[in-house]
Amino acid sequence: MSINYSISDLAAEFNVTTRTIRFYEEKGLLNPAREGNRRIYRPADRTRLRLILRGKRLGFSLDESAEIVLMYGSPGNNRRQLERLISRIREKRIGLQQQQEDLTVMLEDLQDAEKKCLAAFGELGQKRPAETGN
Amino acid sequence: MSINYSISDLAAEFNVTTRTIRFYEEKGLLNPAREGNRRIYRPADRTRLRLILRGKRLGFSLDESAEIVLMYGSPGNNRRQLERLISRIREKRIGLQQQQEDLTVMLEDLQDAEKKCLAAFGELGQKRPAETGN
DNA sequence: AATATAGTTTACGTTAACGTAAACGTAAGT
DNA sequence: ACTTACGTTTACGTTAACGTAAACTATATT
Repeated sequence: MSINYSISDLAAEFNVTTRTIRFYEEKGLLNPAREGNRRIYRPADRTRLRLILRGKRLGFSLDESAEIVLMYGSPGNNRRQLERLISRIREKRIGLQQQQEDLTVMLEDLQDAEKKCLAAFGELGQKRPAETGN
Repeated sequence: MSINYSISDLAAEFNVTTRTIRFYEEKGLLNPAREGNRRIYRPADRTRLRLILRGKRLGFSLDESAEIVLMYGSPGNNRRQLERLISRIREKRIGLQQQQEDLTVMLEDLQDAEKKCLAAFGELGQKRPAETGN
């Protein structure tokens, strides 16, 4: 009831299992504090988890997500590191923009497919499902 | 040099291995004609492959992609099938719209991350990578 | 005829991302 | 003291999506 969360708090909130959260820790994606033996998650950990899951929804691997998570932290101070980081960021952006295109196209196609379906219903001449807002 | 393609034509064009293409066939996602023993791909097969790969880039499983591919074909004629199809399409759309949100947010975040990096460069006071158009 | 090039089937190997289960600890409620 | 709820570590199992290799066929080129 404070600023912190238990493992099952997070599991419930993000609809994943505790196993998943521990697995992410094994992979080094999370680093919760400990209170004795128990894991205790600070808001920052929660944010990291949200980023990881967002990455997943976008089709990134956990390693890729890890990289992204790192990008949000302090950029570090090594010049070489920074350069690598920037080019990775730009690569990611290219990929994401490709995804945006894919998405647009696919949404249009689905629109078409649905219209075809509704038309087919029309020929059956019966009560048909409601139209979609978009 | 006609309207058709060999397996390695497609492999080259879409930058996948022939193994991958045969694998998709095993899964029932492709059904090329045969000329003797050899697979021979018509334009329709090529389109299907493109759809599958687009699905992949969007993080769909092959089975999901298969479903999508089916949606583009003839909607069939069975009423029950049509209804199932329409609701699947709508579900997909929900998912894709969620992805669009995720994408937007992540692109903004990457923007921020890059700025941070560039700022860090500023403090190193050296030749820094060029700014990005967007 | 021999080599090269593209194709075929069959089958075992691999990696990522968890699931599932065993065996145990701890703190709260009855 | 017993049960219930929540947590822990360790370890083996599983599924998807191919990779890799073996053993073979067919066509074309040198």
